[in-house]
Amino acid sequence: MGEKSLQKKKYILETARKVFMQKGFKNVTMKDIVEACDISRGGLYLYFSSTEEIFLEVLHMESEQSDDVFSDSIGDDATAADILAFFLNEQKKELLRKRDTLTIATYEYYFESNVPKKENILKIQFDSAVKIIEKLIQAGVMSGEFSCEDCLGTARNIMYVLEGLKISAQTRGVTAEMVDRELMFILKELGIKE
Amino acid sequence: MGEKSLQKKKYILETARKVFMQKGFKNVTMKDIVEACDISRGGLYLYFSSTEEIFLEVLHMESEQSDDVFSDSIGDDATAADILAFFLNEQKKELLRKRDTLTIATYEYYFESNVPKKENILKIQFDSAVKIIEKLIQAGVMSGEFSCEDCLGTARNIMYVLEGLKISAQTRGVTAEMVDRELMFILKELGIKE
Amino acid sequence: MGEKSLQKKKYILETARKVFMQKGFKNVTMKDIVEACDISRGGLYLYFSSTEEIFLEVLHMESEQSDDVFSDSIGDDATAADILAFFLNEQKKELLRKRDTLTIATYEYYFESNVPKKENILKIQFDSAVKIIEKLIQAGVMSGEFSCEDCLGTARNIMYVLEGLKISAQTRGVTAEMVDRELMFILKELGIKE
Amino acid sequence: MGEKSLQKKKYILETARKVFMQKGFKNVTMKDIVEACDISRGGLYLYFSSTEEIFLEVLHMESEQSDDVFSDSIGDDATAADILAFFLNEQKKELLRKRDTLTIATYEYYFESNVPKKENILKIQFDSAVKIIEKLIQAGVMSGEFSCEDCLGTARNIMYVLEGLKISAQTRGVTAEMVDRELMFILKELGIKE
DNA sequence: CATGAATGAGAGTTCATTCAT
DNA sequence: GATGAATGAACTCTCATTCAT
Repeated sequence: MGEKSLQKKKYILETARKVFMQKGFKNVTMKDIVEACDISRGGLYLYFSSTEEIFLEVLHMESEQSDDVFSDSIGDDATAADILAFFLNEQKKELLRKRDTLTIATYEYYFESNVPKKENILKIQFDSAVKIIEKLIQAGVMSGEFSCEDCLGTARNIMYVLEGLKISAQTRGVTAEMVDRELMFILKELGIKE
Repeated sequence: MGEKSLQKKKYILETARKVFMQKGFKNVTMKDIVEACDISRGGLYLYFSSTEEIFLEVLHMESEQSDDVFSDSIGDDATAADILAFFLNEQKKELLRKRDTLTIATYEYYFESNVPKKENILKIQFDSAVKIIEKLIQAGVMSGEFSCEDCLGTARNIMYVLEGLKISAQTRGVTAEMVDRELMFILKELGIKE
Repeated sequence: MGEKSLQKKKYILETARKVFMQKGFKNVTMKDIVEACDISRGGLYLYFSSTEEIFLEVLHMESEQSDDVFSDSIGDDATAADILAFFLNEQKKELLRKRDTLTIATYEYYFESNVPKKENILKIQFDSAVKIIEKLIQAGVMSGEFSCEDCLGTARNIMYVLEGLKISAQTRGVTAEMVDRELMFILKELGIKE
Repeated sequence: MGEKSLQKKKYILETARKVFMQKGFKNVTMKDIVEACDISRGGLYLYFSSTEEIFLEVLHMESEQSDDVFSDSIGDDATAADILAFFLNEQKKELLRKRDTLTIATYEYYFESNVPKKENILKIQFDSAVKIIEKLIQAGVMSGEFSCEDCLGTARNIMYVLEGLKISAQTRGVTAEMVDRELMFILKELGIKE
C-alpha cells in the first residue's frame, strides 16, 4: 500500500470517526461512511470490508492519540492533587460533551462483540487508567496531599464511578453539577477539603 | 380489548422480553418477535406497532415487578446491614448474569431516544434506588451498624459504582471476584469490616 | 333480510358514500368503511363483499335520488330558459364543490371496470340528460326563447362541455368565472343574450 | 450520471410508460415497473424513488415529444381549415385508442395530487392548445374559411368538448361515429359545411 | 347476526456486497 | 486503484378475507 493509499485510509478513518460520533456504532452503515467520505461504494471496500473493521481502526487511532494527553498538558512542577484534578476535569468535559464522543459507539460495539479480553481496548484503557491513578494517589499520599488506606481500591473505585457517570450521561443525562458532586465526594474520601 | 387479548398481549411481552435479553434492542426486528411468538406478521401489529413500543411496555412490566423485590424477600427482623447486603447481592447476581438481562437492550434504547427526563425509567429507578439506599444507611447509622458523614452522597456513590460495574460487565466483562472487591470497598467506607 | 338489516345496510351505504366523496374509489379500503361505520370487519362482509359492490350500490342510491331534482324544485310556470338556467346552475354548483362529490370516485371506478354498456350508469345518466335538454331546447324554440338548428346536437354539445368542465374541475381546477364563461358561451349559441 | 445511466433511465421511462398506459396510475406499483423492465428491485430505486416520480417524468417526456406534432406533420401550404381538421383528427385517433393512452393514468394522477397550478401539465397543455386553436381560427377568419364572433370563446369551447369526449371515451365508451358527430357540430359552428 | 382476532400475501424501501469497466 | 450500477436479501407495514365464538 503506497503513501497515497495510507493518506486515503487515514482520511476515511477520520471521516468515519465523525460519523460514529454522531450516530453510534449500530446505526452506521457502509453507505453512511461512503457518503460522508464522498467516495465510491466500491472504493471503500478496497480499504475496509465492514463497519466493524473501520470502527476498530478508529478506536486504535483514538487510543494512540489519547496516550499523550497526560504527558503533554501537565507542567513539571504539578502536584499529585493538581494532576488528579486535571484528569478528573478532562473526564468531566468528556462526559458533558455527550453526543460529540465515541462513547456510545464504543459501548454499542462492545455490547455486540465477543472480543477476546486481551484485545478489548476498553479493558486495556480502564486497567491502565486504574494504574495511573493508583500511582498518582500513592504519590499524593507520599507528599501528604492525600490519605488513603487502599490506594488501588480507591483508584478502582474512582474509575467505576467515572464509568457510572459516563453511562449515566448517555442514558439519563447528567448536569455539570451532578458530575461535580460525585467528583467532590471522591476527593473528600481522599482527604481533600477542596 | 378482551381478557383473551390481554393474555395474548402479555404473552407477547414476555416472549419479546426474552428476545430483547438475547439480542439487545437494536438488533431486534418485528420479525424476530413474530417468530419467537409464533404468530403471524400482521398479528403482532394488532397489539404493537414497533419494537420501541414493545420494549417500553416490557420495561414497564419489569419495573412493576421489581418494585416488590425488597418487600417480598426480606424478613421483618433484618438489620440495615442485612438488607443492604441483600440488595448488593441481588445486584451482583444481576451483573454476572450478563446476557440474561435487559441491561444491554435498555442502554441501547436510551442511547437512541430523547426520552423526556420525567419519563425516563432509568432515571426514575436510579433516583428511587438512591433514596432507598440513603434511608437504609441512615437506619444503619442510627442502629450503630454504619458510620458515615454524608449519607446521601454515599448512597449516590454506591449507585454510580453499581452503574459502572453494570456497564463494565457488559463491555469488558467482570468476574464475581471483581464485583465482590468493589462491593467490599463500598462497605468498608461505611465502616463495616465484613 | 329483515327491516333492521335493511336499515343497517342503508346506514353503511350512506356512510360509505361520504368516504368515497373524500377519498375517491381506489383509495377506499374495506377497512376505511369499517372504521367510518364503526362496525366490525366481519360485520361489513355480511352485507357487502367488496368496495366495488358497495360503490355500485351507492351509485344506485344516488341516481334514484337525483331523478327527482328536476321535478321537485321547479315551479309550474317556469320558462324553458328558466329551467335550463336552473339546470346549468346546479351543474355549476356541483362542479365547484370539487372534493364533496362522487365525481372522482365515479370516474375512477369506470376507469377500471369493464361494465357492460347497458348497465353503465354514467352512460344512462348522460343519455337521459341529453334527452331532457333536447326537450327543453325544443320547448324553448317553440316559445321563441331559443333558436337553434340542431337541437339534439346542441343538447349533446352542452353535455360534453359540462363533462369537460367536470373533469377539468377535478384535475386542473376551475373557478366560478371560468364555468360562467363557458355556460355563457353555450347560451349565446342558443340565441340568448343574457 | 453517465451516458449509460441516461440510456437506462430512458429505457425505464419508456417501459414504465407502457405500464401506465395499460394499468393507469394508481394500479401501478414499483414492482410492476421492476418486472416490466426486468431489472432488480433495488435497481429501480437507483433512478426513481416512487411511481409518482416516474410518472411525472413520463409525462414530461410525453409533452416534449408532442410539441413537435403540429410543426412536423403539416405542409407549408395547408389552410387553417386543413390544420384544424388535422388537429381534430389527431385528437379523434387518440380518443378512440382508449387503453393505449396515458389519459387514464394522467387523470388518476391529477385526481390525487395537489399540484401547484403553475406546474400542472394538464393545465399548461390545455391553455396552450386553446391559444393555438384561437390563432388557427383567427387565421381561418382572415382567409374567409371560418366565421366566428368570439374566437377565443370558440377555441375554449372546442377544448372543453374534446375534454368531455376524452373522459367519455374512458368511462362510457364512445364510437368513431359519436366523435365525428361532435366534431362536425363544432365545425358547423365555425361556418364550415364539410 | 355480529365480533374482532388472526392470517398471509404483497408493496415499499434500504443496504451490503459484487463486478464490469 | 476507483467507480458506481446492479442485485437480492431482509425489514416494515397494511389489508382483504376468514373463522371461532
